[in-house]
This record gives sequence, structure tokens and C-alpha cells, in this order.
Amino acid sequence: MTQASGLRAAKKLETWRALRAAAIELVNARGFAAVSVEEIAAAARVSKSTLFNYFDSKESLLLDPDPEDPARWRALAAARPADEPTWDGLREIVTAAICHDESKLLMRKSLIDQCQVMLEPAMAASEPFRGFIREWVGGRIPADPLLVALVVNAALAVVHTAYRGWHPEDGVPHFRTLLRRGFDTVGQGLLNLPAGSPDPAAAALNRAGPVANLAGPVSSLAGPVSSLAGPS
Amino acid sequence: MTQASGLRAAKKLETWRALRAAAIELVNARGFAAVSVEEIAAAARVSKSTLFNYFDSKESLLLDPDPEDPARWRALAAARPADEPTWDGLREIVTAAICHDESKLLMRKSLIDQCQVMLEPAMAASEPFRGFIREWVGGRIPADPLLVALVVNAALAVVHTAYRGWHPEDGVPHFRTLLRRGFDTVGQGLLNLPAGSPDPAAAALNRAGPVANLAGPVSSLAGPVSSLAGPS
DNA sequence: CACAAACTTGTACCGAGTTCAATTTTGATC
DNA sequence: GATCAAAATTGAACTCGGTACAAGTTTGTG
Repeated sequence: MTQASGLRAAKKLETWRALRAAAIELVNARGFAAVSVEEIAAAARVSKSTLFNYFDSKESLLLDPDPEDPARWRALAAARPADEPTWDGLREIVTAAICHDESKLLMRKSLIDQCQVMLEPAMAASEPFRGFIREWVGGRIPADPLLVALVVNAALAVVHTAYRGWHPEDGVPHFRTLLRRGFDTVGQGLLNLPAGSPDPAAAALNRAGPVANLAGPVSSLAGPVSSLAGPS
Repeated sequence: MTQASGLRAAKKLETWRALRAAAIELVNARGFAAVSVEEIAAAARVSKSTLFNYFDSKESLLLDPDPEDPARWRALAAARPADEPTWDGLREIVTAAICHDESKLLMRKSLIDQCQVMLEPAMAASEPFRGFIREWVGGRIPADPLLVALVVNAALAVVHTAYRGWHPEDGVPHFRTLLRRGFDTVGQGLLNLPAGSPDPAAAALNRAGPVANLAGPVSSLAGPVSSLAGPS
């Protein structure tokens, strides 16, 4: 009765994919703001009501994780050796998860680059992934939830920085390099920052590509953390 | 002509404060979702149109920085000795800026705690502060914009973690302790994380107070960074 | 006083998201 | 295969945040 027998589940997944595909197609063609949810529903041959049965918001149409993703994350985590240092394992899992689907990575970057307002919903939509790595790190450091949170947030700061510094025309390998070096830098500690002459690894980060937009009035470079760091 | 002569500017500030005060009062009394912008406008004896001349969104009514804040940030930065290590100065500036107005700090925490959806707008509203520290760090490490971004994001990860782990009933000093220890931990590097037995400093962080909600399905613990770290 | 710029206002409008009752589809049971 | 309940879909009406714009009002200046 309450069991999702084959056909029902299959149809649900089909509708989910139809909605996502319609959303991606329309938004790619005309831009996020120029497409209404009613159009997306119509393109997927479904009513607006049904659309909102599947997605919580217009943004989640584009950003919600694919139903298959959690299984992939679990596989990545299971592949890490038990005696590997936590920070190294975290780096590998995060890197692999992010870089797995290149087209999705590119779409997200272009969405967020073209439309500031997308970044916050993107954060919400990726909460499942955050929850996953939170659990994984928690398994490694069970006695200290606050340290777990700090480690996870620091790792995501690295991801965010690499993401903003990345320019797709340089290719995905470049993105992986940015990630790698960010993890190295934070892993080694920020106490002895250069005061004028960057350390070699960081200088290399910079050398790797243009970072002009990092200096601009970009609204989200510095992570969501600052919600709290607001005016005094 | 285009000069904001005394009376005009004074009236603007007055209207701004009336709107903010009305918003805080109504939201405190009845909760964010239960108050409409029209009510806030009416309470400030102003039209909805005028309200949106002053604030970009309902959230910004509560979260936009006070016009006086930037001057205070500048004063904080100017007070740092030139030869102070960057990470230490950053810690002091951020801590002082955040902890300056205790009531605002409490209001934000309660807002965000009661209403997940507030966190992202809070991030947007605090962009001016992020921009400020980005500039300050950039002045210290002028040659390496990407390292600057990494440092700023790491610092904000610390702030975010402390913020989430903080429980106001323990008092603001406790919050400052969380900040302090987070800066120390990240400053020293995350390469040698304990795998079961937390290092002393981090354990102390944990000892300082309950962190139960850190482990829950909290949607934003791990910073906005993950917008990009989404599903593979 | 006169004039222009800045500010306010009301109205009309758009689109996201909710609610709900009515209807259809699906799966299980007899 | 007929029946019945749960699940899914639908349309309609509605709320509310946010925009556009033209008309009116206030303020500073010459």
C-alpha cells in the first residue's frame, strides 16, 4: 500500500527528470529570470501544482541534487582507507564529488555568475551534500562536534574560493589544481601568512589563472558565514 | 542641487530608522513570516513604494548594516599595528566588529535560528562587511588575490562555526571564546587532525558548551561555499 | 517667487508559492 | 477482473513580495 511499487516510482522519477530537463533547457536558452515556473511546468507537460510537488522552489528545479547522487557520495567515502588522515580523505571525497559531473559544474558556475541571487539557493540545495560530509567527518572525530563543524566549514571555504577563482576556459584540471592547493594551504595553517610576499604554494594558486573578478564587488566570495559577521 | 543638504539627509535617515525600528518591533512580536511589508510600511507611516526605496527586500529591513557601521570598521582596522601578523589582526577586527553590538548579534541569531530562510539574505546583507575585510586583507597580501580570498573565507568559516555553536544563554564571552579558539585551530592548520582523540584546544572548544544542534540537520552549518560543492 | 531635483505615493501589474477540494491514476486485495 | 484506498495530479482562487510608472509633494537653489 504505502510501498512505492515499480511503476509509481518510475513515473515519479520520469516526471522529476522531465521537469529538470525542461528547466535546464529553458533557462539555458533564455536566462533564469526570463522563464516562469508555469512555462517550465508546461514544457514538462505537467501542472504548476505538480511542479511544486516535486520542487520546493524555482531555483531547486536547477539545483537540487540528483536522486542518484547520495549513493555516489557513499561509494566515494567507502573507498577511503581507514587510516588515511581526515583532512586528506575529505579533500579527495570533496574533489571527486564536485568534479564528477563536469556539465553540472559548469552550469552551476554560469548560473551563479550570471545571477547573484542564485548563490543562496544553491547553498540550500547542496545541503544534503554538506550533511553527508558532516557525517563522514563526524565519524572520524566523534568526540568533538564543534571541531567537526570547523573542519567542514574550512573545507567548504576552500571549495568556495577555488570555485570563484576558477575560469572554465582554463579547463577542469585547473579547477582541481585550485582545490588541491587550497586544501594544502589551509591544511598547513594560516598563522604565518606572508605580509607582502606570498608563500610559494599560494603564489602558484595565483599564477594559475586570472582572478580579476575576485577583487570586484562580488557578493558571495566570502561564504555564507558572514551572515553573522554583519555590521557590528 | 544634487547635494544632500541637511534637512533632506536628516529626513532620510529618520525614515530609514523608522522603517528598521518598525520591522524589528513587529517581527519580534509576531515572527518574520507573520508580518507583511505593507504592515511595516504602515507602522513607519510610509507607503510600500517608499519602503522599497530604502530597502531592497523584506529581509534587508532587518539585516542591512547601519549607515554608521563602515566608519566603525575602518576605525577598528586603523587601530591594528602595521607589523601585526595578518591572521591575528583579522581575528581581532572580526571579533570586535561582530561583538560590538550585542543586541544586534542576538537578534540575528534568533532570526536565523527560527527561520532557516533568513541565513542567505543575512549573507547578502553582510556583504559590505565582507568587502571591507577583503580589502583589508588585500592590503596586507597585495600580490595574491586568491590567497586573500582563501584567508577571508577561512576566517568566515571560523565565524560561522562559532556562531552556530554558540548558545546565547551562555553569554557573549562564551561566543568570543569560540571565536578565539576557532581562529587558533585554523591558524595552526588542519593537516594533523585527531582521528578519535581531539587535540586539546579543540576539545576545549567542545567542553565550553552544548553543541547539540550542530549535529542536527541544520541546513547552513557548513557555510555557503557548498553552493558549488553540490551533487557530483 | 520660481524652478528643478529629489522624494513620496497610489495604482496597476507580475510571478512565486500555498491551499484545497475535486478528479484521476495506481497498487493491492478479494 | 472488480473493488477500494492511497497516492498523485489538477485547476482555481488566493496571498504576498517586488516592479513600473505616472502624478503629486517636498526641498534646496538662484
